[in-house]
Amino acid sequence: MTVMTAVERSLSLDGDGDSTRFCTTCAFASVCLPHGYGKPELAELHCLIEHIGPFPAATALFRDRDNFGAVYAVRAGAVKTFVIDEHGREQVLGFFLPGELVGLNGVYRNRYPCAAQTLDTTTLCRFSFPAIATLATRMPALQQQLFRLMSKDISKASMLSGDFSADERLAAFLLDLADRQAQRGYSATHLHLVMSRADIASYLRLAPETVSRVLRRFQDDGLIAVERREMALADRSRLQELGKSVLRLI
Amino acid sequence: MTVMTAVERSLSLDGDGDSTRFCTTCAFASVCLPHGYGKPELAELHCLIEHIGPFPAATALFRDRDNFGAVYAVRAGAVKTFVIDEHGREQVLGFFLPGELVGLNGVYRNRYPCAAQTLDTTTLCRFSFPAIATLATRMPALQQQLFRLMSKDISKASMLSGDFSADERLAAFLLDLADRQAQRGYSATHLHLVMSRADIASYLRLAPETVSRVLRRFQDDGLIAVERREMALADRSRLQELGKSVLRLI
DNA sequence: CGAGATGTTGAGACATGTCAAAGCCAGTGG
DNA sequence: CCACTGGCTTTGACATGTCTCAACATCTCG
Repeated sequence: MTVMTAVERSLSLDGDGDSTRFCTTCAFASVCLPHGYGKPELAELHCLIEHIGPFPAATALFRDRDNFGAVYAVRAGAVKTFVIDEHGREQVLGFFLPGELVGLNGVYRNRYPCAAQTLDTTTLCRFSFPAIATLATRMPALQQQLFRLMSKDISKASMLSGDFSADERLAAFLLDLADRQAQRGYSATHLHLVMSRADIASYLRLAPETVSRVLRRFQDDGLIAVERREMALADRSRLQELGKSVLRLI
Repeated sequence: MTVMTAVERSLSLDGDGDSTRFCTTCAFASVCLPHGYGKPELAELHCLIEHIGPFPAATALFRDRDNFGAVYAVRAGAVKTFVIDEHGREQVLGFFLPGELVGLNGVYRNRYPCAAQTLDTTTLCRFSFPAIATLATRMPALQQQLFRLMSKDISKASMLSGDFSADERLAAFLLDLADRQAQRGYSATHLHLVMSRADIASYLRLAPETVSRVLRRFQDDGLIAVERREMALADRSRLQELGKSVLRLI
């Protein structure tokens, strides 16, 4: 596992068209793009963004209990957050795909309550939180968006806290993943799992063996077609039926 | 179960000293009291607060999927939030004691993703969210406090999503409750459980029978002394040892 | 091609859930 | 004051979903 150095973090300018293409799917899109276009605040917002990466898989963005300073929007690749319990076992708290924002839970204590690590080659936007909070006092739309994103994370975090069966958890997980891919314009039925079975299991609070077995059974029952990390959702409606109790909270 | 009417909700003025005494323990204390004292913004903040209640136990503050309009600070009594799953069973998402803020998770979709209900005779402060968000653009300390509170709820929500044993969950629950009481100046070792065993069980994702059995065993092992809804924490350090993996996320 | 990580499959163990019944307390009405 | 009712809580016996452990299969990458 490598760690970002201050040098790697340094602002890497990115003025090409690809940047705006990414931005349309970013968590701040509604703030950056339609609203403030032309406003001086927009310039400020773009100013305080550092484009960082690409980083190889298993790069630490921040560690558990690091001082909180910034939130990260994934541009390409994927990130997981996790804590290590006292037995040294990893508990995955979340997966973050392009357009999603990592690190908001660090605001509370001014420390990240978890670690974050890339799952794949990943590029990101880094937003200094003090800077963006200051800007938010002058940009109500930005403040509103920050409130919404944090509020969403509250609901999302309580999603998996229910006493759900392995089947319910897995069905909901796959559908959620597919929907998030679809939001960025990718297929809603075919999905590439960037994370290992162990990561999925840890996230869903299951044993890796259970994940394996349930996926097997889903495949035998014609719900999905899976081969290693490539998967097709064959029967979305039955999956939806299975996962609905979990999904209602998202 | 009774429901608040618009009339009951109407602003009930409360200018006495008791109000400020409450305010010192409120989630917005740091904003209302030390900072802006004397500022016109403070007057505005106090202006947009409605003091409502007291309501009897089992009064609905809001229902699942109601339009989101306000957050509520508990002044006295207690509140639980919950959802009803498709089998009609209640899943408790959180308990809120005096000084704590209910409803922040409604921001995201402009709808409450859960219902909220009093557990006891309860009085509250009602903050219109649009109003307070607008004010927050002019009061950075208020904005910061809202960010912190939401961020805290994210961590708190992921606390119970781990795969913890019944013992770990219960130990952490009791300590958390005691600490929250202690923050408001009450005893950190003696606590009155405002919620039923079934509520505790639902919150911890256990069967009520399991809660009963674990409490029994805790008592036999000299960790606590419990009689109905009154409880004394007899051995905090051993409880802490038991609950530490859960508590580290709070 | 071999080594190590990752994923799969099987057998048995265990924590917690479920079902059923009894105990206990608070409030009600005679 | 007592008996009665109805909710909550406790206790016991049993069922079961998931975990653990262990072996094996498969892929990745040097």
